[in-house]
Amino acid sequence: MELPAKYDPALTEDKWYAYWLENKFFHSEPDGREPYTVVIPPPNVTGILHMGHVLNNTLNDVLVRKARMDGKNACWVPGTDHASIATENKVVQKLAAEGIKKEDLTREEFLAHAWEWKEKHGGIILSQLRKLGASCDWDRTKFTMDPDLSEAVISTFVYFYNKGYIYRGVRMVNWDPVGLTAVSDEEVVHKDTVSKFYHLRYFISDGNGNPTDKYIIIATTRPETIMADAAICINPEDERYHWLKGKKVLIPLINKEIPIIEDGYVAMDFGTGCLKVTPAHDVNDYEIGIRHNLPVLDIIDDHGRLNEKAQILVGEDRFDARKKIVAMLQEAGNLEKMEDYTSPVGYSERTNAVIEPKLSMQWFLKMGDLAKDALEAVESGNVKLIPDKYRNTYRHWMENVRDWCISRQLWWGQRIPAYYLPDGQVVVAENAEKALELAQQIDANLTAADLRQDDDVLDTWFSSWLWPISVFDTNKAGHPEAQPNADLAYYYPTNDLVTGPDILFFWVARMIMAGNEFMNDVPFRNVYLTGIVRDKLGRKMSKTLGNSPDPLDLIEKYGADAVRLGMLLCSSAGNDILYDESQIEQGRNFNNKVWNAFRLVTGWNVDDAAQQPEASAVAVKWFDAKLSQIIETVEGHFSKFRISDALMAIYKLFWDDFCAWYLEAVKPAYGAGIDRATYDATIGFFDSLLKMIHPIMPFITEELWQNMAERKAGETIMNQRYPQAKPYDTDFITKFEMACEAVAGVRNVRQSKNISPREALELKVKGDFPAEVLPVAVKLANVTVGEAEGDMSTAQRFMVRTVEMFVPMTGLINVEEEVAKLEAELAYQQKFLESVRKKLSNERFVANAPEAVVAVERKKEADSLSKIESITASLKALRKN
RNA sequence: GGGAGCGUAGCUCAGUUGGUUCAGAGCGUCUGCCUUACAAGCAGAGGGUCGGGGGUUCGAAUCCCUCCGCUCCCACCA
Repeated sequence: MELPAKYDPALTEDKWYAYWLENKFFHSEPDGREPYTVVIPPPNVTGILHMGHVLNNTLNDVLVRKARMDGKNACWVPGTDHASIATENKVVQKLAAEGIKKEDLTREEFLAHAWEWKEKHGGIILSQLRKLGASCDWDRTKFTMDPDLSEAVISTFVYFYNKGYIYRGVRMVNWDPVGLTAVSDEEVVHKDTVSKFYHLRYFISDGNGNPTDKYIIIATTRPETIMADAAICINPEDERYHWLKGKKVLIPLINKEIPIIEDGYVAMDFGTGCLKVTPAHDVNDYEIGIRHNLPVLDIIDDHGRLNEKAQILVGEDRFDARKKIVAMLQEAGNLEKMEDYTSPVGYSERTNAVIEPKLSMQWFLKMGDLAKDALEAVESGNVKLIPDKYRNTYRHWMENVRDWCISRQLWWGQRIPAYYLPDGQVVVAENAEKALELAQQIDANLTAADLRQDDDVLDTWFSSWLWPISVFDTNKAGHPEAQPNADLAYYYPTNDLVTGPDILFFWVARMIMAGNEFMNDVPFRNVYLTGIVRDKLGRKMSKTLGNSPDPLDLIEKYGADAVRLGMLLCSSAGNDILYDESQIEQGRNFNNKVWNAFRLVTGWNVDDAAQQPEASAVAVKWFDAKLSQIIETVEGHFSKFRISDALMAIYKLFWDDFCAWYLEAVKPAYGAGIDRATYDATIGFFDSLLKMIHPIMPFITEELWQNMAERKAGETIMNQRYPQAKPYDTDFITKFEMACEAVAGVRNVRQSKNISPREALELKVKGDFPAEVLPVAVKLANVTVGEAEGDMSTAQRFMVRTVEMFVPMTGLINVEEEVAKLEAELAYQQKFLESVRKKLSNERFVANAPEAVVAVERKKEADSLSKIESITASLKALRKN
């Protein structure tokens, strides 16, 4: 078979992925083997593949494929997340484009549209993952709103409600005026935002609602909320304002009288020391309001517009109202001044709308006990975070966690199973029938028609926190007492979770909580936290910047293997990834290297009559040892999740050791056959190398492995055992390295003297050089080897460790140049010797340093002395000429 | 405001318990090569006061202090 000189991934990738699927190689069922389980961090069902997914899923796939080749029963469960807000937004937008308003639809009609959208456009990302080579068990694909997964969510709600952890109450929540829903604290992103600090005059009331000529100044960033002010607050210690005690002031424009109150919360050194208290529109103000029993006046509606309670500017958007009221205040003489001011403002993670603190009735889950156990799981090491610097962050969060607002004012999601009786009492049950039973215990006359189910749905994370349980067993979540089914018993806990640190709290911590609660065990042993993929300037990838390449374009251009390798090259755990296309080129180049090595090896003709050359025998012995050494290294890296280090070790083993040294050493002369022993050894090595590379580059390795020998139907590299290290001879590896250094020395001589590699040279050795590896040097350096005798002063000299080597020159050498070179070397050695001796003559060093360290210094001294001796001798000889 | 982390070659990063000739790797750069697997390649070379300063130690990239620069997380001073 004639192979092209360049590897074309387009010809192989789809073919082998289809083959893997046909043979169900990714599918896992419980059996007697040790399981290796991973659940995918479910991407949004609306999502499309971006570079972050590529990084994440490549890492995941490497771990899964490696485990599978280690003989474990690997199971990687894929799926998607229903992503309430994101999906509902998408559907609302799509309907709007068709002229349909959500308000005009019933809940059922809207959900029908949403499901239709999901079936048609959802889950694209899963097919994209196949292009990447992800070895997910697609038969197990799950969706967080699959009916049975939804049931698990509902059971979980009922469970926690009955346990007393879930409560309903009016609280100040983060309101998203675009998404029209409350969001949790974690879904609010604080960004420094430039705004104005407005200094407003509030005139003192004469007691009858009329202004006096005295006024105070308050500073605010939100003048549009003054109509909702309930008081002005000063610090009781603040002597500047003692005269205000007991007085009342008038809200500008509407002349409403409000009291002066005192509270230690107010900072005397910030702003003017006077704080306007607006309980409905600020969390702190709300709390002050509770302490002082202030009325709550909510003047902003769900869309962020002023409502009729504001009296003025009714119907205006809050930001428009701000501009207008400032003009009105100025007109009225209430604006003292305004200045630029930068302060953190909360934005909705999903819609980027400025969050409005808003009082509303919501459902909450108490986090106290759950968080305590989840913290313990990480502190005790039951769950390991990689890198472990995240433990601090995790601890801080768990120790300061607030109750989780789990209700969302949306339709797309699991509807809260709370049912209201006509009198306002509430019952919670898995379904309407059970709810009715409960309701009838309160009032036997009630019928189904009397119950009204809560309109809200649950936070999406309230379903994804069950993911490692519910993908296997939908009955166990919400039922800690239930027996796990066979799948859950076998696969849980999962082994590793690969995800981003941005969802450490959203998701990881909460999965640990759910695991503790329902399984009495953690959901995973290791959490590998990837960095964020940035462009090479360190900027986050974003649509607006246009710096985010489409992974599918890259796969088409370079192949999935190249993309995978390119991503892994720069991905040390926990660090951000600075992505650059050149890394993917490097991946492609490596593909090509592997491809061409394969072309070389499989192009050889075996000559059974041929004897194995000495050089080949040496190379085989060496590479056999080297292979084991690197396998050991790679296993070490894998055990510490140092994937990019493992990759680099394999990369260098293949490129430098196998191609540059081994293959060159065993390569038969042009046209000649290769002996059987060397050929078989080489094929064996190649086989091992392909297996080592396979988790990283699955496609090309399958292609080559399949072509390397006759394979039976249903055979695949992905189910072969990963190579195992055997005991190996490190001394021999060192000896071979010396041969390589000798070759490099000769090549240097050729380069500096402009001598063609074809021209044979002599190599004279003076000193103790391991003779057994010399055949390799002879072949690769194209030299004949002999002992150095007599005057070597006209030869080119170099050293391999402490062995002197000479390449005699036919022409005269430049004596001055050689002398200068030697003198420089001598000077370096002398300086080095001096420093070593200084160390050795230091009694405290000899007394305190470990024996081994001192021995090394003595060896250095001896080596250095021997080098100085030979340099001096060479110099002497040279100078005679 | 609180917390965490980072700063090592032109770039991206390793460097474990302070101790092998420890100052490294990959990429890039430079030089020479179309050598019959591969120019997406081969052979070779150069390149860093380990952010600055101070300290501990026989010994510091590594530990401590301090200064400078950067990043991230958390946070209710309007």
